Amino acid sequence: MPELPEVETVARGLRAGMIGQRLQTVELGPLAMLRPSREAADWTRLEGGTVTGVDRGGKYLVVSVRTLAGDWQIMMHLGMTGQLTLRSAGAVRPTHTHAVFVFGDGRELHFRDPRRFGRLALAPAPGGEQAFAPALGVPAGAEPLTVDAAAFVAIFHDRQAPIKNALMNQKLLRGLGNIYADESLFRAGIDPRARALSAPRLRKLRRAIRAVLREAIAAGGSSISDYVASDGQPGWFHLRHRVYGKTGEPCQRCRRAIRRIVLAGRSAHFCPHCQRR
DNA sequence: ATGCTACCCTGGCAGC
DNA sequence: TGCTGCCAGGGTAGCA
Repeated sequence: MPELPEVETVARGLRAGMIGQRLQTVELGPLAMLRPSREAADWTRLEGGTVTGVDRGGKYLVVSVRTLAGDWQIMMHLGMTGQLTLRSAGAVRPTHTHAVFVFGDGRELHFRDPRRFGRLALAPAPGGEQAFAPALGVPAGAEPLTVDAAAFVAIFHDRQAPIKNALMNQKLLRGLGNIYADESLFRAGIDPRARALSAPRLRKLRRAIRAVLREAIAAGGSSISDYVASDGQPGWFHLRHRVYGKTGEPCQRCRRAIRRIVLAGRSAHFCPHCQRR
């Protein structure tokens, strides 16, 4: 499922192929998950515009488009099963393709999402220091790869919720989902149910998160269900998972069985021996 | 303010 | 072989 490393991989792939391209037509299927609604936003005003940027904020992908009438941002969220792929002109459109953006050179950006948990949103680009259109609700949480240690500790040290719940709260930190929260907590030796962590443990957790995310980006992400990069290729970081999806298997560090519990309505995988409250 | 649960949705799989 | 029912979970609405 797409979390920060997967969205970053997609953004890097699209950046090379899309920046400078002229956006010729926008084709939206009947089930495109649009925000604002189809009636409220006019997507045709993007036609004729030029792609000026492809960026990532948390789990959102942000495509900037410059038109004669102004600057716009398309916010794309892949939900659980979303795919954004760059195809050649007239390529087959597989089932669950909800939107196609056709470029001047004939290539097409396909948005496919079988489970329809994803979102496509359109808003005027904000000016000044605001990076992403605030109206579309990219959560204001810190970016895990750039937040400094003091800020990270300040965000989490007074939290009473279990640390894993807090890590996945996009208003606090944006980009971590179930996989990378579990993997980071394992590497930091912290039980997902731990609360009110000390500053030293939080600093260790921040380092673990950075290491896990960097390795995952280098691996092109984790392909658990439907995830593929913009060229259609899967990532391989799932081969490096140490706890996620490993229920009952021996811990790589102590050989005791990995446990699965439910936290925040999600599976949490951890080693009860290596990870402490 | 904070945290919990239910819901959305489909494909894959176990079990009969 | 084919059917049924369950499970996965990101984000959010609604509730305590």
